[in-house]
Amino acid sequence: MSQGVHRERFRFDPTIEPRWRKFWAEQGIFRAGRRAGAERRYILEMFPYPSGDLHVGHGKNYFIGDALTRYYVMRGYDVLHPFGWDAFGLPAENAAIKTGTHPRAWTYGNIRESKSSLDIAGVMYDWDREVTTCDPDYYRWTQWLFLLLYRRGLAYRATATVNWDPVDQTVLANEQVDSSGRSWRSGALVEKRELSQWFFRITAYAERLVRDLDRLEGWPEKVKAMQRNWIGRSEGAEVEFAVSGSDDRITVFTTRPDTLFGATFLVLAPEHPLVQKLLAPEKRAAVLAYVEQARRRSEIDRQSLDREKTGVALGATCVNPVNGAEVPIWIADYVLMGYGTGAIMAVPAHDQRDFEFARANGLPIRTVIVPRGESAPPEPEAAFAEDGVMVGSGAYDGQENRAAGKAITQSLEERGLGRPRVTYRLRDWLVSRQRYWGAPIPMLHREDGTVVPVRETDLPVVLPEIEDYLPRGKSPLASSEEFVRAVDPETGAEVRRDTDTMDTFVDSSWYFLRYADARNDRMIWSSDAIRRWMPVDQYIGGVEHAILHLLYSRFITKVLYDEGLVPEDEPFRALFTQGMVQRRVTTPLETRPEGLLAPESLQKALGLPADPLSVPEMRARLRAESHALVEANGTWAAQSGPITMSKSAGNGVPMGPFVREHGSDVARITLLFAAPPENDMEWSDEGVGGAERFLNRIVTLFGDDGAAIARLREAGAATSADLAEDERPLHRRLHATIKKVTEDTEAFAFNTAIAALMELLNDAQRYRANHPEPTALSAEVAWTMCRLLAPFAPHLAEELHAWFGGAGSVFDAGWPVWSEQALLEEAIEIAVQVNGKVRDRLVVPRDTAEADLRERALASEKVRELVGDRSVRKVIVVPGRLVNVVA
RNA sequence: GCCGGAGUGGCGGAACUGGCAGACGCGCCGGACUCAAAAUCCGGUACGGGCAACCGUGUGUGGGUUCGAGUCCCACCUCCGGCACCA
Repeated sequence: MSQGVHRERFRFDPTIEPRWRKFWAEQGIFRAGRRAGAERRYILEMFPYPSGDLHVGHGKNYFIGDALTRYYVMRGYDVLHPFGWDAFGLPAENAAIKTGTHPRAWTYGNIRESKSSLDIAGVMYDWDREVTTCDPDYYRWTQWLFLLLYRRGLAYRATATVNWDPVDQTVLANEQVDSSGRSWRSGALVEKRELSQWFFRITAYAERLVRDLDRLEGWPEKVKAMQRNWIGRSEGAEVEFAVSGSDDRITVFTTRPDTLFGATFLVLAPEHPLVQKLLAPEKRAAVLAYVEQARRRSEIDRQSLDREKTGVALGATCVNPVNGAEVPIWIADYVLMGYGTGAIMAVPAHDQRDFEFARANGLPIRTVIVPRGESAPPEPEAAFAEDGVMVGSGAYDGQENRAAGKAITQSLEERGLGRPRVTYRLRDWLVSRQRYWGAPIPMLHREDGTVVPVRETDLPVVLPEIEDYLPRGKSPLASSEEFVRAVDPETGAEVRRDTDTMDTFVDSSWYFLRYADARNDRMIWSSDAIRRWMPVDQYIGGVEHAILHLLYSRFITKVLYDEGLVPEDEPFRALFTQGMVQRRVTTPLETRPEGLLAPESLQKALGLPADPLSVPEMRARLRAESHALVEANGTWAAQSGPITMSKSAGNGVPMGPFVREHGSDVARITLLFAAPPENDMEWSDEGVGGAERFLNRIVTLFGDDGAAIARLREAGAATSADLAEDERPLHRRLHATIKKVTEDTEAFAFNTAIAALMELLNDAQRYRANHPEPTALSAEVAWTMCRLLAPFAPHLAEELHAWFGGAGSVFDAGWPVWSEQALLEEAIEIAVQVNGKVRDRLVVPRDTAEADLRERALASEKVRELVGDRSVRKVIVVPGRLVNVVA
């Protein structure tokens, strides 16, 4: 039997995988605390909502964390890599409404299913620390946290205009409404409602939240920028205007106190509390009509940019504190009650919005800043918003405007009419939800309208069993009289429980802390445990949480820090945002004699006609909807662009069947090799084939040499001194690969780490063509490769490790170390350039001196030929790289 | 409008602090094995020209710095993401 035929027996066989998973679990290799004395590393992927079946898109996220975990385990760290479930939320409730299953049963069923998917995928976690947010042992502490915030004055109840999702029938936080005014979950246009709700005072932490972003060096710039945008810090001043003929004062916020002399009117938001008081009797009807109209107008309308600016005068005036000028007060809906003070001073000459409003309403425009060296603004038909020199501003004339602004603010402050002020766009976090499947808010309402917290010893406030989950604009919990009736812990009187539940983002804003001590039933966690594990060294998740979850988690962590419960005030030292896995959706078209017909679902989705279309027509229509018309063996189909894999799009490749057919290792290599992990990637069957070939080639190369490799390995590693001349390149490649894989893995460059392993494999395969029998060098390559492979193809690595006679697990075998000496290959190739273009190459010893290189380059026939009779003006020598001859 | 990021072969993508552009893989082309196919193996593959060795061009566009630019500087274009009547 020839070698070649023999080798063909060996192929990568996915059925070996379950055995190794069992082995890892039994050995407890991924249990935190296994190396109690070692340096710790906390690696965490964002926990998911348990939606049941996992697809390979989820897989990518978990494989990244798994690869990192395995790498650090091999490096000898004590690694915490836990998992849990963000298990409260609307899908469970909606399923209950639809099918009658209890949300609890539905959720735990999904958790079981998801967990088994993860197990099949071979992703290893420390399951001893699993958390489930809908478990009373967990939400008890979510409620405890609510009480903590309440005690610190950070949870309060207020009546405010809030976002109402008409589809999910609940209120939403600002972060949960996108810029086009739609709910993050349901996609419905939100409405405004005046409601009394619970808020968390995140604005009290606005300054720290924005300032501390600078300390987060391990975070992507992009995410930090998004948080900065969201918090919207803006420096300026408050200025007080006295209302003429009254004791009232209107406080405005401005970022441009330098333009105060140019303020020709004031504008209040229609909801401003002084509106009712200040309006002149003869204006009453017009003003109230306008207020009513503004109230009705949807958020979208109100924010659309090119709308004509509307407003009405109140009929009152006030006094400009710097020049005593009497200026009229207007209301307009371009001024928002929720930002600053809900009132502005309008400076039409220097603010485009005020300019438009002034033009539309015939109000005066007064220039107070001009470009240096000019006497008027350059553009008479627009506001001049740039910096310049003060004019028409009394004592400040001639000054540079920024300096003048500071001086004006200071002078106002001395007179008690203004002060520097920082404003934030960020609003307080609305946490009440009128839904069933969430943590009940642990507060009690007294008859007199005051509230009292549930006693800590009475936690958890357990979700009651109810009959009807249908949202009716009021929490379903209210239907349980048994739940609602409670006793006042202070007076013993009868009180009513709050019937709202908490936003699920509250549940997820602290789960990473609970992992430190997940089974503690006496306190939220012990101080030893939290000190051992926090902060998270590496957090991994989707960029869609850049603001929502990540901002809330930072806030809660800071509160807990202030309370002395966590050792650091930032939860995540480094953040990695992975890209999504996408897949095109192909929908077959029906071929009719008259042309092609799309199925009804597609007609609806793309707005196609119900009648058949000709091929060119169909192509054009599809193209307009970013679809392609494709044809295969006479059948036509519409193909979408790449769409992120999801349950709703129905384009997920389920993990279970894939892993059964190809194995977890193939899935890993496919996902990690295809592109840098931060990029979105398109899933393709060709990629799967490439991954499978790679693993098969490894098996084929080493397949039947296990015993020989084990023997040679024990005899010791190959050192440069023992190597034959033709072995040096492979030896060097081996050490270069160790270095590359090590550095790339730490930098999340898994694609290039795997590419380096492929290069090593290619070289090893070529080497074998000349050395059919295993050698000391090939044994070293095999042994090293199996360990370098372990983070990315752990099952195969473990199998190889056993074949090569390794004891125990490959994850306890240590990470390979490269030798700098081996990297210094003695013969190197030097490029020879003439005028910057490569014209020749020299093979020289590594330590060839500069002068030698220069001489040899000039001696090159090619160079002499190209230089001809010109004189050599300059020769640049970069040792180890190239020589450039300038002629 | 403001902020952040990205433009490299047919495709995904490589390229350390300025130093041989296109690693690795996919796809495609050719060959070996096979009755044949699949699988596997070997070779080729930026573009244009030439039988060829070779020559020319080439990293979104236009300039610049430099012996040398995908990489640095200036001005633009396009795409993606966030914020946006936020005073």
